Amino acid sequence: MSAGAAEKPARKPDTRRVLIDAAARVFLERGFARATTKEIARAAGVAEGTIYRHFDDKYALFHEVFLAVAGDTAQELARFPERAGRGTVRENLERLLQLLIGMIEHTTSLTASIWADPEMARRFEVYIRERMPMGLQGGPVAVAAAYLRAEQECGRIRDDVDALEAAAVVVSLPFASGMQRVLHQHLPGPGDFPAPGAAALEILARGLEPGGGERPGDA
Amino acid sequence: MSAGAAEKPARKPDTRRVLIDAAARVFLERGFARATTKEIARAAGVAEGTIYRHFDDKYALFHEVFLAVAGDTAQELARFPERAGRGTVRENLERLLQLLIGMIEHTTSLTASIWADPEMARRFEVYIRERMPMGLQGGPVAVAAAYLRAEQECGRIRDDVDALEAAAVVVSLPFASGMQRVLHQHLPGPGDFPAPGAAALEILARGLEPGGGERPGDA
Amino acid sequence: MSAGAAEKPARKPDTRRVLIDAAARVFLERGFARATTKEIARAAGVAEGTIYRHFDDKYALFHEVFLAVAGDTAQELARFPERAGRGTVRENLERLLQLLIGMIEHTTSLTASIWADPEMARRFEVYIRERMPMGLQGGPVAVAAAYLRAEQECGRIRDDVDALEAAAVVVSLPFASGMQRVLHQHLPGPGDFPAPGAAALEILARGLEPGGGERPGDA
Amino acid sequence: MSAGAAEKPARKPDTRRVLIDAAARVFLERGFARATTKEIARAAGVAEGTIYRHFDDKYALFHEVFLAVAGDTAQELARFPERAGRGTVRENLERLLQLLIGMIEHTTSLTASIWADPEMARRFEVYIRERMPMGLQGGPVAVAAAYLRAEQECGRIRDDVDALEAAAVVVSLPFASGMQRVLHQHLPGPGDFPAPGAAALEILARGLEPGGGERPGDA
DNA sequence: GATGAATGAGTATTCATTCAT
DNA sequence: TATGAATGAATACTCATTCAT
Repeated sequence: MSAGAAEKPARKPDTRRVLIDAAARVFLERGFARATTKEIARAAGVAEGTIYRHFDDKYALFHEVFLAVAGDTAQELARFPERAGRGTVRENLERLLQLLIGMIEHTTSLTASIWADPEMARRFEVYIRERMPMGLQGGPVAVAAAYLRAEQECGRIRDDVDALEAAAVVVSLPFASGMQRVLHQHLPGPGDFPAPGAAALEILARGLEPGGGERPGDA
Repeated sequence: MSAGAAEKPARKPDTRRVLIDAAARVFLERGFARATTKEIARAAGVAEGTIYRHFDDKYALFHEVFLAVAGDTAQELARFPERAGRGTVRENLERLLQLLIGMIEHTTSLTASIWADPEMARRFEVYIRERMPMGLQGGPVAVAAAYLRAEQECGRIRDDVDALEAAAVVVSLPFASGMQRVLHQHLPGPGDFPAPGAAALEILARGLEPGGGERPGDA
Repeated sequence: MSAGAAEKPARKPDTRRVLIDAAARVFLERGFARATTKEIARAAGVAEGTIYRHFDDKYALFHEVFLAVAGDTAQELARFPERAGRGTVRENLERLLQLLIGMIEHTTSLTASIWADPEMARRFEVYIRERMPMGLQGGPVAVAAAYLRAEQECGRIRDDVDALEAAAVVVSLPFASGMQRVLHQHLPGPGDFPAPGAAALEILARGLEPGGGERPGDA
Repeated sequence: MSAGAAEKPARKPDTRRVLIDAAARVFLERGFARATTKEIARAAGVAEGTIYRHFDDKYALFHEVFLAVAGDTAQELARFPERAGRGTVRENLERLLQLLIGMIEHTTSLTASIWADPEMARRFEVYIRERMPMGLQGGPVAVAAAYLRAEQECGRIRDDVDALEAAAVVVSLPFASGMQRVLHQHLPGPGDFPAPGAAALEILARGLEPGGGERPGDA
């Protein structure tokens, strides 16, 4: 961030960062419960005890990993509502779907570890509330709802549907698809979700376009 | 020893069933990884060793719990495509959403344990492939796609969208919402999904209705 | 032993005998410590609980197996000293070696289980003392010593060596060889003992023959 | 930190060695199967988990105990063939018997645990093959055979007997006696072997001395 | 800061034995 | 006699965490 001080040009090992990266890899391929501190330490090339110089416990390490992984896409997502009124609605929806899929693909493996363990979930909730960027506190649905509301004000999508509920429809698609792509295929639950393509976009866009008040499907 | 049917209304304890029920509770509130055989045995009111008279190991017990929990709704879901052409499309979609939410609410806590642990996922995949009812092998998306294709043949929904992709849109909604409702709230990931209500249904139905070829959202 | 009573011509299943045979097989291939009552019951084709109708515990079953296995050769061995003065000494020694090897081959696997477990040894000692045929109480060495003493009185072997010690020399040979043949090869301990052949017999016979007082090996 | 050798006479605890010694004691008095890791840890004055910092598992610990116990005498035994031609044959044989008895007395309790358990035997075989000192690979019989062959070339023992077979005769004596002395007395099997004394040596030496071709025992 | 040996509570699983039927 | 479900103490091994160096 600052110029000068070129005496140690990116030289310190930055053990903390090394540990987070290593832990991210291990959590990814083993899951939180099966990831051992020994394996993480080995992956980071440090001694086991070193972990505890930088993090209070295994949970704290996990939280840092989560923030590191989710951080980048989260920033872009938080600014998404500013797009309302620019470009076409269809283009924006498409970009939103992409963005969400990206974020979900990165975090789902970690998130699953949280879901799978109520005890962990409790700790995580407390921890994250204080550190999650404000714009994302409501989660992707809130972000999407904010965008849709803004478009409703522009008159570019129907205003007779609840923006929050509509946002849920929009977000659920990449959410389901993203999870499926990351998580081990052929598992029960969602089944084989294709990534949202032209057809999905078409359905969403048609369903959200203004005008055409008659109820369909009542034939 | 004696003939007659209703003479033993006080059924034998059926330890196996007792164990499955107890395990379902424990897996639900602790997650697979944190659920101990000791706790499951205590919850079932049997000795720890008894578990192993009925199940090969903790994994096998989990699998049985999953089948028991998923079984009921799974049956109804498998028969869903028969509804095509009957009632209104909107009614059918509504019922489908309900059905999926119910199933997902029941199984998600268990499914999360699978997702969170690649090792577990591998075992589960093998195990389930042989015991999952055939009609559900492709998962809910396949079921929904079958239904939509049948409606396309009836001419009750547009036939210029891919049924599979459309099915993904339909299923992802209750999937995301159902997970959210079950999983510990305020967690990262989906954010606050409202359950699919009138607005969601409206969007889906409008997006799927036949006719109206012009592209929306390009204003 | 008695004639008549042909109504049930060897018909009762004789569960006890079946169990002993099955247990013999299992103890042989698993060793006492690793042999489970479940496996024995399965091998015998009976329920696990049935074992305890016939034997007090796993130890008692083992003891019965041992007696059943050792019984046959033991009888013949007990009568061996009667041979003194008949045939040639060399022939008798050869027969003795054969006899011992046979017995040892049958019992060594079982005996090893006793040796390996001091607790078991204690129980076994008590149990066996009361049921071992009297002629064998001193073990094979005593039997061999009795034979050699008798031959000394016949003047057919030197009488300036202690019969007991000489017996030890004679018995140790098939003992070592027999163990080796049965026990898993290439293990530490004895190394590869060839079965006692012509050369071994030659050494023993020469070493025991009367006359030739000069000390060898002092060259 | 500092130069000089004898500055730290108070050696570090050397947990590994402490564990091996403690385990040797426990294996000796309980046998491998009954020796628990808990008891070994208590005997060593360390926590149970510490065992696994030093050894892969209970088997590996056993192997190390075996090597530690067998190691010393094994070294001397491996060099024994060099004695050929020096001293008298009788003296050498006597020393060989002593050496073997010593080694066997030390290792037999452990060896019994191997014999008693085929599964254990398999593991041990693999493990030991890579770590047993080369000179002892063939076991004591091979060593003794090497010595006898060398003496045959010196003309100090008869060359019309097979050295390997003669070696088996020589080794079997201390083998049987050594086992007997260690193993719990009055057990079936060898019976009461006296330790090889003057008489045994006499028989062996006379049986091996050169010259005297007539067949004895044919009277 | 870094190390890595030591810790010890915790875990799934086994297995000889019992006992109601 | 036979059964086999139930038992529960026992076991080897794991792993997050601590702390002296």
